Amino acid sequence: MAQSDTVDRILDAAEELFADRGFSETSLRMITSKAKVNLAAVNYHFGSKNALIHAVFARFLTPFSATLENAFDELEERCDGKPPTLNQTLWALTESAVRMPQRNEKGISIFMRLLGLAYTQSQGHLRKFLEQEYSEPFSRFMRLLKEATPQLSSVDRYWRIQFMLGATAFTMSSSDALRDILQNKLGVETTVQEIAARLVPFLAAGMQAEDAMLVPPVGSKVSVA
Amino acid sequence: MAQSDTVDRILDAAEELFADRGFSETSLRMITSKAKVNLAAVNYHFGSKNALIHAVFARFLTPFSATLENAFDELEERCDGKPPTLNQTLWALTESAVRMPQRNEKGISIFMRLLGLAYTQSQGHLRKFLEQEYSEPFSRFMRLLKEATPQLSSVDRYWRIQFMLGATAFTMSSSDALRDILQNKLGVETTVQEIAARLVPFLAAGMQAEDAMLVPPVGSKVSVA
DNA sequence: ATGCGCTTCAAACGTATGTTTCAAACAGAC
DNA sequence: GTCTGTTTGAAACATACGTTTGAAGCGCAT
Repeated sequence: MAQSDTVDRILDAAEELFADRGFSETSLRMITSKAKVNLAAVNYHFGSKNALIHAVFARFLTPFSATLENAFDELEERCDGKPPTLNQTLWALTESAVRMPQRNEKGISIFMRLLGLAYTQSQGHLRKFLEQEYSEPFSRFMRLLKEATPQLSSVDRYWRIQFMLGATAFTMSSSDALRDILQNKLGVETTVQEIAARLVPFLAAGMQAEDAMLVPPVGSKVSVA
Repeated sequence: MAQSDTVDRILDAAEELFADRGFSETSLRMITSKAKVNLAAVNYHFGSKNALIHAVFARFLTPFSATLENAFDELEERCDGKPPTLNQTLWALTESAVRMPQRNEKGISIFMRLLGLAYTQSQGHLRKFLEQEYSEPFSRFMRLLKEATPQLSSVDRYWRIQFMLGATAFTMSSSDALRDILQNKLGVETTVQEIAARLVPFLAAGMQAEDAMLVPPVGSKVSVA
């Protein structure tokens, strides 16, 4: 090989192992042996394990955030001053993710799981890194959501965004196990695109739900609004 | 103290530390020093760190699953043959969780986070333990969900249950960071009951969403059904 | 061929972990 | 008081981790 591909091999192995097992549960020795490189290569090329984690995210997130910015630009231009609808905003995000050039067939689902882990595992450095590096597209998405759901109070919207994030990250993250169960029990093949096509209506409906109640009547029958 | 309370002190400390930092990131030395007991006490009383993790879950989950069974019994009896609605089923679950006797004021939220972590961190032994020990109330809940949403195809229902599970587990597992952000930015206190009261309508609406589309029209305006 | 960056390699370092050991302390029965 | 089974205590054990080291290997201009 003319140029050293050690860096990419490390990133590939780390991405997959992190997604499978989490960050703390993945050792540098696992990564380097899967990547078939020397143990010291990680510290040589990246400096530390934390820096490697950041690099794994940056490799996906930097081009993705550019793609997303373009999608938002295009969407807002097409809407011509009027705020985009909730569905339009969610689809812009979904399609940007799905249309990203992928390293392999599980690319996007692996990365969704990593994003979920980043939120879930309390790795302080990771959250700080993500917030600092990618705050712009994130807050733009938040602004679009706000304009698309003016009927919601700030608190309601805040929590429903968390619910959306959770449903998305969790579903995308439990890739293999879930898909295997579905395929075995119901005999259905499932792609990430199809999951997204089922997820977006779910999210949109939940986001626009009418508040049935804040304090539920205990022991009484509750019906949907 | 007449009787040794070492076991309970260990369980209390472990529960809190696990919820704060995750399982792998919490060492036995942290637990024993917080509990003010000797390091060897964990292995003496529980046998291993994994067994301690199981014990933390069992202490909450065993009474909870009994409570839940009662709630389902009562619900089905009240419905008198007709299947309970989706909202009724979700509320039965939520209220059983909220009404559990609590060791302290953060009891339920700590435990919700633990449940989220159990699903999120792929600790093989934990999932196996939970599935084996508490499969009955789980499958009963699944049956109720199925009867409450007869209009959904098996595949749709399957995925939407995953979405519900994800929104719930993720929200609950997100650390105090979320709640802190909310409190700082919006100046709102948040209890688990309030989160649940916001979550259930979201889930019910998403669960009963009409399928807008399976393959989204790329680049075209999409509106809610 | 020589010298110079850059990269790889095997080995070791220091630290932290879960677990084990075995003596000391303790409680209750006789 | 003495014995007995249980619990605690300080220390050590073996292992795994992230990181560092210094020599060896490599490509390439001179």
